[in-house]
Amino acid sequence: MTTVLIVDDQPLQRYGFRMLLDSVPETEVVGEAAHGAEAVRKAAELRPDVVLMDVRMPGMDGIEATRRIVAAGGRSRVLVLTTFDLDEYVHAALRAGASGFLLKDVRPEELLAGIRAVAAGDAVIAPALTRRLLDEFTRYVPARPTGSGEDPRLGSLTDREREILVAVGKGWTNGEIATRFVLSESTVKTHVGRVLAKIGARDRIQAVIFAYDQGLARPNAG
Amino acid sequence: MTTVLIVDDQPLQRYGFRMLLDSVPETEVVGEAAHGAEAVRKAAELRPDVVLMDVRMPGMDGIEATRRIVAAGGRSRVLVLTTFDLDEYVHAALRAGASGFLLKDVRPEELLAGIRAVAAGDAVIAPALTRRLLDEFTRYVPARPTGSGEDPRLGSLTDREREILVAVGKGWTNGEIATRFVLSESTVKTHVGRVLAKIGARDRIQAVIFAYDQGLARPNAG
DNA sequence: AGCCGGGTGGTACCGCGGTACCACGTGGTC
DNA sequence: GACCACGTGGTACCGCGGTACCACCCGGCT
Repeated sequence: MTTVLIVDDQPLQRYGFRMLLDSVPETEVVGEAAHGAEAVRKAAELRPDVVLMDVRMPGMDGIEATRRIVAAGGRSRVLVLTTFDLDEYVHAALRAGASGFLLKDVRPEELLAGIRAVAAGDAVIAPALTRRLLDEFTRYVPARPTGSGEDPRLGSLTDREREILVAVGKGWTNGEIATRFVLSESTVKTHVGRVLAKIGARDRIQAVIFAYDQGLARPNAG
Repeated sequence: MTTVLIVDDQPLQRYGFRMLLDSVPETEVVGEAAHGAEAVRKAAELRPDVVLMDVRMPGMDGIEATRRIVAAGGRSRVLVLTTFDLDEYVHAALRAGASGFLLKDVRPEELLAGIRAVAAGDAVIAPALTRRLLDEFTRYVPARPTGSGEDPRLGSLTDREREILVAVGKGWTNGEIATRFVLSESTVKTHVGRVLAKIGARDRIQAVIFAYDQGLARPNAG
């Protein structure tokens, strides 16, 4: 049984979704919300498997609500729905941590399939959007270094050194790392020094770049 | 009516696909191929709307065949199918120009929906793969440069300061920037200092991170 | 002429970052 | 017991990075 929270500012739209989801045994609508703030509150309270999220809403929009629900760390997955297939919406939603993005003209069985996929931890994108997304993907994502997958230099790092590298990638100073990891600054320096030597970076700045290259650090995180 | 070319080295697999596609009125199987070379030849000859392409085949594999069919410039769309959801396959197929990537355990109606979408010029990705793809997407694709997406702090930078920020994002030292831009190191310091002040970064490391966030710097670029 | 933004350049100072080298404890492995 | 990898910690030194402050030139605007 998949529990669903419906978020949309239009009562009629919510009614439609509820009718559809109530018509099949596998989903159960556990709540509704009319705007972002209510969605965030109810998501925390009801802990639904899936949040069906509209983008355009008065007050806090669906993107921001998605961001907060995902940031809250629960296991709720957010499936964003919109009438308009604007690239900005798609990008923003995905960056906010949405597990899926569908257009409201989706056919009922496809919406149910989407909810099923999202509940299972997968992700869905409306076919009409996927094309543009893939174009950007092939344009920006570097070709997979065939075979190895990740830089061999990463493998030579110990667990601790890896943690240190991530911290360096966040832009933290040695002092900050020492404080957060409860270490002396000398120890941090020792670790950082070894990391630099192992990955062949001359200073922490190139270590930051290396961390981004390897996906250890990522934009808009931390 | 959507015309389809089935490509798979296993006759039984081709038979299964043909049965399914023949059972609905909207698709028509116009040909079959058992390996890559035959697929390329028949695609050119039959000009099908959609090519259903297996990845693993003796001789020329599905990826290379996809690349050639797409490169040939016809209007055929390639929908890649495989039993194994290896990231390498997905990347390679998408780079080769495939319009879709599905797993062979897909349900019949979803395969038909996929063929329909691909024939319409859209794209489809198996939900199980979409999650990983989106992770890479948000990691690598810079935030949408157009319009509201970009940080207002960027706008306050002069052209020269922007160049300097990009250089800092590459991990260059002040001395290196001075050399490459044919400036004195003092001047570089002045510029960097102003950049840091404007974007609110305490040191060049956070400037690097800012540059990555804004898409001014990119992994594996220059 | 006067003013101002942008680019260029200098001097001086200080602190963090990076390196070299060493030390100690612990938990495995031989 | 001996050895090693790993994590932790210290001292000492030096240079790059960042800041504060100032100076000059140029082009555009008033």
